[in-house]
Amino acid sequence: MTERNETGEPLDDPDTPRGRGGASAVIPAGSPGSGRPGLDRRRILGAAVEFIDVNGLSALTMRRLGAHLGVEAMALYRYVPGRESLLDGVVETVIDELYGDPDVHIEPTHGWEDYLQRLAHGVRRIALAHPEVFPLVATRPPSAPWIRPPLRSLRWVESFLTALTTHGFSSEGAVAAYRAYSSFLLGHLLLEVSQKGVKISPLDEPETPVRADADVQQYPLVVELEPLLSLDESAAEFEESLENLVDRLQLVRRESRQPRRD
Amino acid sequence: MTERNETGEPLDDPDTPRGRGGASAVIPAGSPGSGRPGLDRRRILGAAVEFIDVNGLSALTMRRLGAHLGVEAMALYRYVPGRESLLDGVVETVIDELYGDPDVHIEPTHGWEDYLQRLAHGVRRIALAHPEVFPLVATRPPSAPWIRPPLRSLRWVESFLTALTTHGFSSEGAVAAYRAYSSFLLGHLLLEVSQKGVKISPLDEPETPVRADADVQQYPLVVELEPLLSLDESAAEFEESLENLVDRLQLVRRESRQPRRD
DNA sequence: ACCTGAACACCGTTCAAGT
DNA sequence: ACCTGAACACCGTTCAAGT
Repeated sequence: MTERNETGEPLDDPDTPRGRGGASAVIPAGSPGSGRPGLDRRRILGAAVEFIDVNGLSALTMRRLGAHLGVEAMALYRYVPGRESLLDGVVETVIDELYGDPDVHIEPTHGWEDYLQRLAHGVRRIALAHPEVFPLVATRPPSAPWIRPPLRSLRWVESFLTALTTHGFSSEGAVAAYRAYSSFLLGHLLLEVSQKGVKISPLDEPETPVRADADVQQYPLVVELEPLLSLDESAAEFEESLENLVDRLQLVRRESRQPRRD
Repeated sequence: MTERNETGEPLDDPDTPRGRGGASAVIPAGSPGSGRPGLDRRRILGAAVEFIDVNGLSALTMRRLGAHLGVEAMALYRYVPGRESLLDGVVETVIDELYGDPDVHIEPTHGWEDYLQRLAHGVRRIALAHPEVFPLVATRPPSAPWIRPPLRSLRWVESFLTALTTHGFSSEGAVAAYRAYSSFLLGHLLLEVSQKGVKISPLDEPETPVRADADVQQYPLVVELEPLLSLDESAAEFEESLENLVDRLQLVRRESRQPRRD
C-alpha cells in the first residue's frame, strides 16, 4: 500500500541529472542539452517557485503557471494532483535548497553551536531569497505535529537531533532545543520577510508618516518613536537573538547531562 | 482627503450599541431587540470570523458568507470594498477582542513584567480561540513596517511602548523589547496553532507512526524520539520562553537606563 | 437606501478526444 | 504517452434594475 508521503503526492524517483545537490534548483530545465524538454514534476515546481518569486503568491493559478511553461493548465494534472499539493511541493522545493547550500553541512564538525548557527543562517538566506514563498513555508499545515516550520522535513529534524544528541544533549534536551529553535526561526524570519514586503509594496514614497488623518494625538509615543520604530535592524536582531538562544541551550545541555536526583 | 485607514476600508462611526468593549464581538447582531436587523460592517466581520472558525479559512467566499447572513453576496459590497479588505477586517476584529479581555489592562499597575505577561496570555487566548484565523493575523502584510504581527494595531503598540517607557526603559530599549516580544509571540503562537490544527485534521486515528513506507531506517533518531517529539508541551514552553524573554528584557532595561559614556 | 439578477472574466478540475 | 478542447461548477466583482 503506497500511501502518501509528506506532501501527499507520488514521489518521482530522482532520475534527474544533478544528483541531490546544486543550490540552483529553480530555473534550469530537465535534461541537459535539450532546450525545452517535456514536462516534469521538478520542472513544474521550479517554475512555480520562480513564478511566485516574481509575481507573488496570489498571482499563481494553474492556468497561468501552465502558460508560463508553454502548456495548457490541464497538462499539469498529470504531474501534480492539484493546486493544494502544488503548493506543498513549492514549500518542499524551497526548503530542499538548503541541501545545496555549501555553508550548511549536515555533520557538525565544529561543534553544535556552529551547526545551529550555520543552519539558521541557511534558512534565513532561503527566506530572504523567496520572501513571497516564506509565508507558505510558515503556514502550510505540517504533515505531523513534530514536523515544525520552518524546517519542515524529516531529514532536517533528523540532522538537528543527531547534531545535538551527539554533542552532549539528552533526548529531552535535544527535543526542547528543536522546539525553541523552530519557534525562534519562524517568528523572526516571518517578521523580517513581511517587513521587507511592506517596504516595497507602496510606491517609491520615501516616507509615509503616521498621521492617520484624525488621531495623530492619540498615539503620541508611536509618533515620537517613529524614527526608531522605522529602523530595520533585522539582521542585527537575528544575530543577537540567535546568539542568545544558543547561550540558553548551553544551559539546557548542561542540566540535561546530569539529571539531578533528589 | 480621507485616504485610507490601516485596512483600506471606510471606517464607520461606532454607532453600535456596545461601546468599545465586550469580548463577545462575534456572534451577536446589530441593535438589541430586533432579531435579524439590516446589514452592518460589524455584523459582517463578526459573521466572517465565526464562519472561518467553523468552516476554515479556505471555505470563506463572498457568496457563502452572504448566504450565511441570509443575503446575496453582492449586498456585502456596500459595506466592504472586497474580499481582501474583508480579510483585513477579520484580522482587526479578532485582535480587537483583546480590548474586551478583562485580564489585559492597558495601564500596568503591577509593573511592566506583569503587563507583558498579561498581554501575552491575552494574545495566546485569542490565537487558541481562533486557530483558523491566526495564520491570517500572522501573515497579512502590515500597513507599516513597525506594525508587527501579532499586535497589529497602533493602539497596542502605543500601549506597549507606554508601559515600558514609564517603567524605566529608554526609547531604544522599549523599541527593542517590542521587537523581541512580537517575534516571540508570533513564532510560538503560530506553531502552537498549526500544531493544534494537525492533530484534528486527520480522522480520529489515535496514532500515525512515522514509517513513510520506505525509509524508516533513514531517520532512526526521529523514530526513536517520536514519543518525545509528539508530546504537546506548548503551554509549558510558552510560560518558560515568556519568562525567559522577560528576564532578558530586564537586562535591556538596566543597560538602557544608564547609557554608559566612554 | 438597500438589496437583487444578470452578466463578465476568471478559477480549479474532469474527461473524452486528439496526436 | 502526453497534451488539448470543451465543459462544469464555482469564484470575485460590476452595474443596472428593482423595491
